[in-house]
Amino acid sequence: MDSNFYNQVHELVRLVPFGKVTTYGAIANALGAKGSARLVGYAMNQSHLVHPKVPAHRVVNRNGMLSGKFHFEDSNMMQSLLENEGIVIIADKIQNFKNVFWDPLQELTSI
DNA sequence: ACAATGACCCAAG
DNA sequence: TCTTGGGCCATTG
Repeated sequence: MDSNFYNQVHELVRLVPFGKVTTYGAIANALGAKGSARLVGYAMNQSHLVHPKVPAHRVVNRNGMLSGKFHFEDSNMMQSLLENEGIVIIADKIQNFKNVFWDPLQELTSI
């Protein structure tokens, strides 16, 4: 969309490397919209409408829980995609979350 | 311009 | 550890 905020969220999510995940709050923080984690989630709702497509399955909440899996075409697709990247998920929660967590701030400071 | 929405986060019980 | 309630703020109708 024209909205800068959504666009920034989408671009940032696209930067998430294979086999890694990030959180809504981390994205919001990286964009300077610190308390607006909800807006990140809201932006993800539009993620399937933008191009190129956004790897929304690599974005979870701060607990590592697949909170957005019901927004996919199939409820089990999000978990399948993550498992395909080597991420272990049990009871909709990412195991060893710290190990697979990717902080978007690292990418921003890298620029 | 106002009210409602939400793929979140934090604190308290 | 799990559940509840309030706050947050851009987007949408």
